[in-house]
Amino acid sequence: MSDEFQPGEAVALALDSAVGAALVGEHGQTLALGPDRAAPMIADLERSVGPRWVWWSKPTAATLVAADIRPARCWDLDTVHRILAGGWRAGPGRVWALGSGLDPSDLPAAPTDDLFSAADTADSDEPIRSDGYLSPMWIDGAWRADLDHLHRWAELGLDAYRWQIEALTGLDDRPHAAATARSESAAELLCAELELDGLPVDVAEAERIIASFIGPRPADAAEERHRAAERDHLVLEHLDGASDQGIDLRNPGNVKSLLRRVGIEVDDTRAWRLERLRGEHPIIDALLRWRRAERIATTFGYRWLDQHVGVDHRLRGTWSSSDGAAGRMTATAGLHNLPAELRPAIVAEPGHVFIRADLGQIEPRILAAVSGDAALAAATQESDMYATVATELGVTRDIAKVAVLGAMYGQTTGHGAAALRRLDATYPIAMRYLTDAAHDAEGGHDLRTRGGRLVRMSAAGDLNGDERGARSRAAARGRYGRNAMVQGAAAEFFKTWAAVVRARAADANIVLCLHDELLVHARHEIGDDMASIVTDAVQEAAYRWSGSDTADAVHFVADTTILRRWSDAK
DNA sequence: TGCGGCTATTG
DNA sequence: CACAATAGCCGCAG
Repeated sequence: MSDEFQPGEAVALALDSAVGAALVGEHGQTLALGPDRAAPMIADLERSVGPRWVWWSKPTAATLVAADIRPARCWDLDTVHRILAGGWRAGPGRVWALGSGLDPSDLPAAPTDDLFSAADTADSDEPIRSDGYLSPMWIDGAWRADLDHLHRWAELGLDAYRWQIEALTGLDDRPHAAATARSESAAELLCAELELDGLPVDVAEAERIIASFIGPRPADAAEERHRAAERDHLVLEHLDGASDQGIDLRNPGNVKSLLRRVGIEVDDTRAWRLERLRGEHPIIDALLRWRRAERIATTFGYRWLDQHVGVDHRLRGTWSSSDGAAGRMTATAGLHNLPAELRPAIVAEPGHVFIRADLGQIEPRILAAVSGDAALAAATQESDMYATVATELGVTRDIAKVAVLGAMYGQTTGHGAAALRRLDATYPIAMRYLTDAAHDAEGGHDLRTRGGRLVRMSAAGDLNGDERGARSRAAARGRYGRNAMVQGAAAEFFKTWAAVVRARAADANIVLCLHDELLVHARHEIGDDMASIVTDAVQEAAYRWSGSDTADAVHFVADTTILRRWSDAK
């Protein structure tokens, strides 16, 4: 056996900035490093060996990234656990329980601060309890007591890694599950980088935009309230008399009665409904304008700017690589729902450009791939596959698009319903794939995406508490499950793409991931090269995500542009 | 204080 | 206005 780490081998890593680092290779090689030597040695190993670093969760990745180490390959146990077990909950205790075949609902409770728990300290050096669960004290932080504990923690991580590999390769009909685990781990590492790097913001421009909605920055809370009252008045002045006292525009019930006073009756006061009533009374227009200003004031105003944009003019939020139903990336701080009006404030730094690229019609292309429908796959060969589908169905492009989207969302009414029957006849395999998923989900059966992520239906039924009755809840589960198979696989494709871009575009940084869109920040001189890399990465992602057979049959496209300002996109 | 309802924004 | 998400404010229950 060699006394060196081997290229590409799994090396479990436990890190603590005060204690140091412990490394355990899958062939038995170990290394213990004090706090001063840890970062340089890890950086050196990354260069000379390039292992697949195995760690428990994102904080370890974040520690490396903060030390300016950005590994090429990793394995994030929490992230892989979420693929295997579904949902969002993870952590060493659950990772370990799953690997040991223990019931996660009997997970031992986290240690409390009460005095009586001190009795447990007797066996604090033993990470595995007699019942097989991981010790809560270890999970809570005993693992970072010293280098010996760190070493043990890394060993346990390596055990968990082996169990996860075994579990992934044992999944029936999911040959890409291990590849999914690697790209999803890379995405989690990317999340740590996104959190550190942030998104470049032109703060002066952002303040100009905000001011255009709600005026200049108020000096104090009193002025802020005064400004809000002034905005309220612009709506309330449309009412006759002085009886506008006590009307709260933020209260939908009050808004309804306000509208009733001018002779307008509505079930709810959503903007799209009021939009059609603009001509009825000038107060509608005033109210809709008030809503936009209120939105900026409360969610995307000066407070948002101060809270989430650093002194270095970077917008930062918390990133998750697989939150929610089917494993899409999520972000806080408005990074995923920034209003279009604020996008002119997202500007590359001096001497830099953005490479902005989005995957075209990703979900129907994904449907063609995961279902194996040859007719739908043929349509993906065109850059605008909806046009091809429209020709096949004998309908307009708009109707074809609505029908395909409706099929993936589970729509049963409206204009898409008629075209849906033609979809069934033309793309029976794809449609059957969707109805099978919907049927399984309605019955409360768990699903697994193409890449192997478990979509739990047992837990999902309770999410839709607003829908009354068992039948509508089952139907909601069906729509949820049907869509999760497509949206989830699309998320896996996107993260594979992002991971390839991250690996190939070493001199640039991904600064935003937006479901089907990437924003890369690069020095101006290398913009063209990076744009080529981003575009070419789509084809590499297709092969990595699906294997050569599917990648040859289904075509994926990206629209890539170089720009200085996000809003310069077409 | 926590939670569901309503509303807004985005893909 | 179907699928997904974050986030604010309001009313209401505890």
